[in-house]
Amino acid sequence: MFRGATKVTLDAKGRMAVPTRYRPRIDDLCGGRLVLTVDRDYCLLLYPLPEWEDIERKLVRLPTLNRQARRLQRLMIGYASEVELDGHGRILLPKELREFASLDRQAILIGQGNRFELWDEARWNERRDDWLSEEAADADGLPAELETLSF
Amino acid sequence: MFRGATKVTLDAKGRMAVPTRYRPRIDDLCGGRLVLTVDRDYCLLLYPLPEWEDIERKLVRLPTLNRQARRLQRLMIGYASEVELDGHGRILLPKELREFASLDRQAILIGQGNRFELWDEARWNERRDDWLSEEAADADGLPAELETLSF
DNA sequence: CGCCAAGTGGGAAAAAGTGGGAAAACATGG
DNA sequence: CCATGTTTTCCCACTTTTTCCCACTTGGCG
Repeated sequence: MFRGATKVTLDAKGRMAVPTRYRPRIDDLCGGRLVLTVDRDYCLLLYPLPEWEDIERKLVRLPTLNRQARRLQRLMIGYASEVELDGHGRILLPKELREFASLDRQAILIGQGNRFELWDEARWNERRDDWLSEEAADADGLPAELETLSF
Repeated sequence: MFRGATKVTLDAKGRMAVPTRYRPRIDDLCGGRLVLTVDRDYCLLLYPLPEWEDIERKLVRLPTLNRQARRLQRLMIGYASEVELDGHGRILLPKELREFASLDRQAILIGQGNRFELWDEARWNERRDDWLSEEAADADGLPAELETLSF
């Protein structure tokens, strides 16, 4: 399981150092081969290659005539790029994806189980605060699974 | 069961000494391996690793397309960091989490059964007083679970 | 009053992160 | 098809951060 938030900085060439604590796991899962694609919240998703391949298989099997399925395929497969760790554990983020997610210098890498999310730091902080206040507001319209959840 | 409130101070490197009375219990439960994450009230939650893993399992089973479930996953798993007691029974609080909870020096550690809460001391005092006055105000609009509760 | 345990601070070595230069690959235009 | 200019990739060197360990302070108790 990947978890935790780490601030990262992109250099002038658009490279990002993967935090060391994740590297052994990544090496293990995919030998440093990762796939980067877009998310509807204007962040990037980062998968170990085999994980991505599973998802891709699911995506291509979706009904071709369904508009939403088609949209999802276009975006996720269309933007998917394979990236590889360099000698210093960095990945090079393709310019198209950096632009999509408005990444320039300060970013934040969020572990999400089988994948990571990569956000522009300022955007992440805004969205996070939105979520926290919304959550407080509609706490009584919860689906059954959440209503009974206890931490 | 963890109980009680303890004032703690963070040093310049962001380390916090875990009060000694909790240490035997913590060693026992998780060999000093703890997980720290965020709460919607801008404080931090501290779990013994196995406790956290239970919660994480519940979280990942939530429906992926539900917006609130997604939010909860992003925040809780996204910020969850494993920390370990050092030779002096201290834990190092990741910078991202210290910033989230506005922790700099004076903090307060609250035992909450299977977990702890960690608050900036000033914020804790404010919120505590808020709760006390709110409680007085809406005492007659209680949900069923609280309506029948007897101390 | 002194001792012991817990808490706090900080220094130094090691590791990680960052920036940049040079070589190679690629693309462009003549 | 070759020459030139640009982008990409690889590698090296420097800087910052993290980690580990030691020493001092504080406070409680005999």
